[in-house]
Amino acid sequence: MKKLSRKERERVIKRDLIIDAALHVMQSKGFEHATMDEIAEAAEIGKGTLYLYFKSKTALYLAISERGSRLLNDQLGKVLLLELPGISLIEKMGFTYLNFIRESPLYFTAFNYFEHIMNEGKMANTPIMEQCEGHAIEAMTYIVRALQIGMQDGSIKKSFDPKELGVIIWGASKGVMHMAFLKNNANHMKILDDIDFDLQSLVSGFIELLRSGMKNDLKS
Amino acid sequence: MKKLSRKERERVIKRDLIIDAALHVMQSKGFEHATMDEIAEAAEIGKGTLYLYFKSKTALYLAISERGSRLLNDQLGKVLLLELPGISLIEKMGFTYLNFIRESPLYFTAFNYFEHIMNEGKMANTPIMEQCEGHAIEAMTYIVRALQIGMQDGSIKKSFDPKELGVIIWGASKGVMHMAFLKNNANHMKILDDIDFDLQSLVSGFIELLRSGMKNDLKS
DNA sequence: TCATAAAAATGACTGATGGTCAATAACTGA
DNA sequence: TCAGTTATTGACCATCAGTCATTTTTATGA
Repeated sequence: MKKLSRKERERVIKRDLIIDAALHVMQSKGFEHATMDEIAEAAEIGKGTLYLYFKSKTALYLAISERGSRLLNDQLGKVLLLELPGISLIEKMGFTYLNFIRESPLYFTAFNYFEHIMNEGKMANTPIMEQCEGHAIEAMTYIVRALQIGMQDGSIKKSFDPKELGVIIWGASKGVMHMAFLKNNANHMKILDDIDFDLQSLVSGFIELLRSGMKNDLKS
Repeated sequence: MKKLSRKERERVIKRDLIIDAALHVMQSKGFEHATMDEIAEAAEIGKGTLYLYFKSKTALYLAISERGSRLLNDQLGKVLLLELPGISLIEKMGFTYLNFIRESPLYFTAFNYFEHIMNEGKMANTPIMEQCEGHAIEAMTYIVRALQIGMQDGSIKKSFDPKELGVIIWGASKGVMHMAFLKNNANHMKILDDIDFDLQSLVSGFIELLRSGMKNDLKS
């Protein structure tokens, strides 16, 4: 029993090292220009071995996305523990997301890839895909919790259904963060170059919009 | 002169037919699972000819995206002609976007692909890419115009910078529409299946959020 | 310690596909 | 009709994801 456990631990560690290597290769070669041969070489293993750990290139990408959303969720989860009005929790989550993207743009690229292949229907019902979906549900739940807290403490008006509002905020946030990401990373996208703004103010503006959109009007 | 013009017209028509064929293949095979051989066969031309019209598969995808955003922009442009308060223009644009996605999900997939490859930096400075960027700027400008109109007529508060708010709304809209798209298309994405909502109400909710977030408070 | 079996690792190989180009067909104007 | 120009073609090439027969390493037990 102990022996098996040790093997399994070693396997997990090695798996993680492979993901590290993959990220490293992608950093220099670009996300989808990285080849499995290069990744195997970077991880100092044979190509066949790589396929023992990840059944396909897509599965490897998903594993990266999985790790990324796990890291992000850890941070989002901690925000929920703070003693703050719901609306401030939403705000903090927004900036947490922004900082994550700034520090780990590669993971953000992986997120997008995850959604892209989910669209295509590939990898449906595989364990790694289930994990990724689980993380997505978790992130979504954090937002809904914050909304519920806000509706309790009066900082967010109750006219919205929290779950539907959660989907809206989740989607809208990703879209805005994507803009911020483009502004930060792509040297293309002239439209964003022309407009002078920084990420912080973009996200601040977005959150301000949400804040006043969700604000309890205190009328009656 | 006349002859050259006729040739060019024929070329444009043929190019359009190829795009039609490509869309047809993608409809059945999935967006990126469509091969250039299949597309050539569907267009009833040789593979080499296909490459005379589109320098790469990516260029072909971009051409699809270009056509899609041109069609969408036509509709958005018409909204701006309506005699309505700015806030209502924004609302109409939102539903225009939603309907477009519902009717032409393939173009929406192409939009996403366009952004994806813009990220990767491929195709930078090619004519087709410039065109796509031009369309993006145009769409963005429609939003900013509507915001400016709203600030003039008092339906939108003036505390935001219209351009920055434009980027925010543009990004947020795309994110929310993407959620709607996932809900509508993917039979995966359990999280969205669990939550009971329809596209109309999701987008309505989003617009309601924007509306009250941007509303002129009429205080002073 | 050695022998044997089981498990892990490997990289040469295959198939699929994006992209090229020399050869061919079609067209044009005299 | 014919020379020259332009358009079209599909056989061919290079790349890369994914496979599998073989080799290497590890575990077991006498």
